[in-house]
This record gives sequence, structure tokens and C-alpha cells, in this order.
Amino acid sequence: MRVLVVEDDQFHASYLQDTLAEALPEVTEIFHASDGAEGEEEARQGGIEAVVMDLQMDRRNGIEAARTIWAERPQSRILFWSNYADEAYLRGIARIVPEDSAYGYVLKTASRDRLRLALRAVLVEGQIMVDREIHRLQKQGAAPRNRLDDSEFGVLLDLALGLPDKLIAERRGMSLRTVQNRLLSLYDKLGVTVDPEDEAVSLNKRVRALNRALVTRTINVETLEAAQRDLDAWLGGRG
Amino acid sequence: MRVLVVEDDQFHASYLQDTLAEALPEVTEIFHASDGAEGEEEARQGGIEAVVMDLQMDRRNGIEAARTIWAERPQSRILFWSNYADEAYLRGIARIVPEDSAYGYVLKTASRDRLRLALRAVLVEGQIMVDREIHRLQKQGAAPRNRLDDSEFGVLLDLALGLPDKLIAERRGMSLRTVQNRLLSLYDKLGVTVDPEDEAVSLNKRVRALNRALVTRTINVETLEAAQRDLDAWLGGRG
DNA sequence: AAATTGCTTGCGGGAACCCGCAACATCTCT
DNA sequence: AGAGATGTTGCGGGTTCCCGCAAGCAATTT
Repeated sequence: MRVLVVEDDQFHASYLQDTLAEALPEVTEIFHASDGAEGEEEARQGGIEAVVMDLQMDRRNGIEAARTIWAERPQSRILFWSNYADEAYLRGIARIVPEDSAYGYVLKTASRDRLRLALRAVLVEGQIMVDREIHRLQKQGAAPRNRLDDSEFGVLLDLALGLPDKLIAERRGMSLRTVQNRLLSLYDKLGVTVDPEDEAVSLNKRVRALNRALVTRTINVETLEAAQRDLDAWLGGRG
Repeated sequence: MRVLVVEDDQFHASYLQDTLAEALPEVTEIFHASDGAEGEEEARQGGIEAVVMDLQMDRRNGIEAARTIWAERPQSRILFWSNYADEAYLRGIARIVPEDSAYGYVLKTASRDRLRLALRAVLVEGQIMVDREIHRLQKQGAAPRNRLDDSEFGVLLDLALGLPDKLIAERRGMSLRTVQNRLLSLYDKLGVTVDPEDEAVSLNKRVRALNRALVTRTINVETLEAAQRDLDAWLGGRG
């Protein structure tokens, strides 16, 4: 089996390669790329179907790279391996994973044993495996009705880009008032409230919503950058 | 010499320790902490005056840890060692470094040689040393008049927290209109413009400003969290 | 069939924001 | 001392935003 490691940190890369070689005897060759663009290229060249992918990388991040790899070879097995358990990454991945592909998500802080297990489960056995830490994150939101649905999340992204209500409405095919309703529930779920204590401080809701979404790790800067590209594309096919 | 390494990534930590031991013969003991709070504690215990400090850490980040270390022992020599060249970190550091302390800033992508050099220059020789990559960042802003001055940066933080003009004015001791002027120059410098091309899209300036500040790495999420704490303190002492 | 619940949409008004205009106050340069 | 250059402040008005209110529509319950 030929495995591609996409990881820009040299220490993590070599650790991964060591663990791979040691834990999976069926691995015959290990390729390496140090950013997303290079990773796509390598995957294409090598006819690779098993990938371990870092998420934060400079030129092109792991999610984008995974998207094109899956677009070209949907049966590829990809194990994501990241420092953070941001919900933003989960949404990004959930959005691009093909119908029945194998993938996994492990934190870099996981023990070597857990990494070995994930490597075997995803790359060899073709299972789906998500780190417990992360799964917890998904659930916790569900309890206090804090979880955003897709439509709210979309509006959040548009808001975060700075679009005015009118444009959001046009883009999402909703009426102005409906967009505003979405915003209201967003404010609610993100905890943008008029604290009964600090009655005095009334905040700018829009900015506050973006702020909260960031500090709760609902979105991150990379999400913003990706959303901006989508927006530009949409504006292009319209103006 | 006793050196403290504050770094939550185990690989980076052991790489640092190796390099330290090998490059600085005058090092007699190496202590290790894996987050800021622990780092402060260790520094206190060990009577440490030379520190290598990661910036992104969970419980308490490097800047905050450095602040308390310097508060307790201003002559401490601290080498910051980080993945990113965010302007936000530079400002954070510039804000807390005591009058004539030795410090340095090296990127994790720097070569081993450069790291060795920085270790010696800062920890042993007591020099100030900033990675070329980062220095470039500071300059580049200066050319096209993009650089924010301190007063603008303060207003940016308040804006990012969601404060309305009136409160910003009160907090910064400026008139309402002056705050708005600051905002105007902020919008200008951050590139929040009405693109003559896309005349159609008029954006929400405030949100857009925060968005731009984030993607240009002028501020980051940790900045936001720190600013929030400051704000809470200020609100507390006001009633 | 009627009632309940949930979502969308229009209307309207108060608040906040953006910003041109103009009057001053400082500081600098000649 | 006089002429700019730069920064602060008040005023006024056009926008956008926030959101209560109520009417309409669909799905589910009783």
C-alpha cells in the first residue's frame, strides 16, 4: 500500500512516517508533501489511495486538498490529523466527504497507540473513526440548543464576510425579513445577549456574533478565507 | 545556567531541549513546562532567568505567561518561538517587554542554525533578536501607510469586541466623532473599501473591518480573548 | 375539522452607523 | 509671525440594522 503524508511540520511528519512504517506492515511506500497543493499533485502522480493529512497548512489547507483528492478519486481513504478540535474543521470535512469513503479525524495530542489504531482502522480497514474529543464537541452543542443548522451556518458565514442583509437574502434566496430572523436565532445561539446584569452595555450584534463564533471555535480564520473565495465566485457569476 | 522550556508540543519541546543542550554548553539544567500557567510556576520555583516560550498554548498563552514572568523578574531573558508571524503576537509582546530586557522571536520554520544563533544571542548574550520574516512584516505595513498606530489598534480591539461607538468613546476618553474618525482610518488601512468595480456590493464596514483584521493577521482569536478580559475588568471597575 | 406549532414575510419605527462639512486647536516649517 | 498640515469636535442627514407586531402558509396534533 502506498501512503501519502501531507504535513508541513517536519517533526510531525517524521513521527508520522515512523509510526506508519512501524504500525502498518502493508505499507510499501510513503510519500510526503508539505502543503495542500503539493499533496494534490503527489496524490495524482502516485496513484495514492491512502492519505494522512494535516489541516493547517500555508499554501492550501488540508480540507481543500482533500476535496480535490476526493473529487479525483472518491474512494481515497483520508485520515485528518490536527492540533485543534474546531467545529469549523468538522463542518468543512462533513461538507466534502463523499458518500461512502473512509476517513478519520485524530488530534495530534492523541497517544501513539490511538494514532496507530486510527491509521489501521481508516487506511487499512476503511472504517470511519473520529477522535472522542471531537465527537464530544459535536454532542455538547446539541444539548443546550446551541447547535447551528446549515441554514444558520450559511447566514453566519455571509454575515462574517460583511454582507448586508439584502445581499444575504439575495444570495440565499430568502426574503429580507427571513434573513433577519435567522440572524436573531444566530444571536441567540451564539450567546449575543443583553446581559441582564450589564444592562448598560448594548453591543453591536453583528460584530459580536462574529466574535463569539470565533472564540467558541464555531468558525475560524480559514473558514473565513474559504467563504470569501466562494463569495467571489458567486459575485463573478452574477455581475 | 538554568533554562526553562515552555512548549506544549512534545516533539518541539524535545527538539528544543536537544538543540539547547548541544548549542549552549553553559546550560546546566533544563526545565520544562507544557503550558503558560505551569511555566510561570516553574520559573518562580527554579529561579530561572532564561526562557524559551511557545506562544499558542491552551491554558494560558505565552504572552500572558511572559508578562507575569517579567513582572516578577524583569531581567529574565525570553526567546519566543512560534509557528506564525502574526502581527497580533508582535503587538502583544511589544506591549509587555520591560525597559531593557533581552528577548527574541524566532519562527519554528527557522533552520536549526538560526535557532542556535538566537538561543545564544538572547539567552546568553542578552541581545534582542527578531526573525527576519517577522521584521519584514513590520516594514511592509509601513510602506503603503497600512500600519495601525496604537490608538487605532485600541479602537480596533473595542470594535472587535462589539462595542458601540459611544462606549468606545467613553473607554478611550475620546469624543464620539473622534472615534468615528478613527474608524474611518481603520477602514481605510484595513482595505474596507467600496471597490469601484463591484459598486453593487456595499458591505457592513464594522464586520468587514474585523474580518480583514483577522485574515491579514493583524489580530487573532487569542487577541480577542485577551481583549475581552481587559474589557470585563474595565467594566467591573465602573459599576 | 379545529387547534396548535413553526416558519416566512411585510410594515414601521427607534437606534446605531457612516460620513460630508465646517469650526477650532496644535504643531511644524519657513 | 504666518501658512500649512494634522487632529478633534459638533451638526445633520441618509442608510442600515434590530426587532415587535401581525398576517399568511404548512405540517402535526387533538
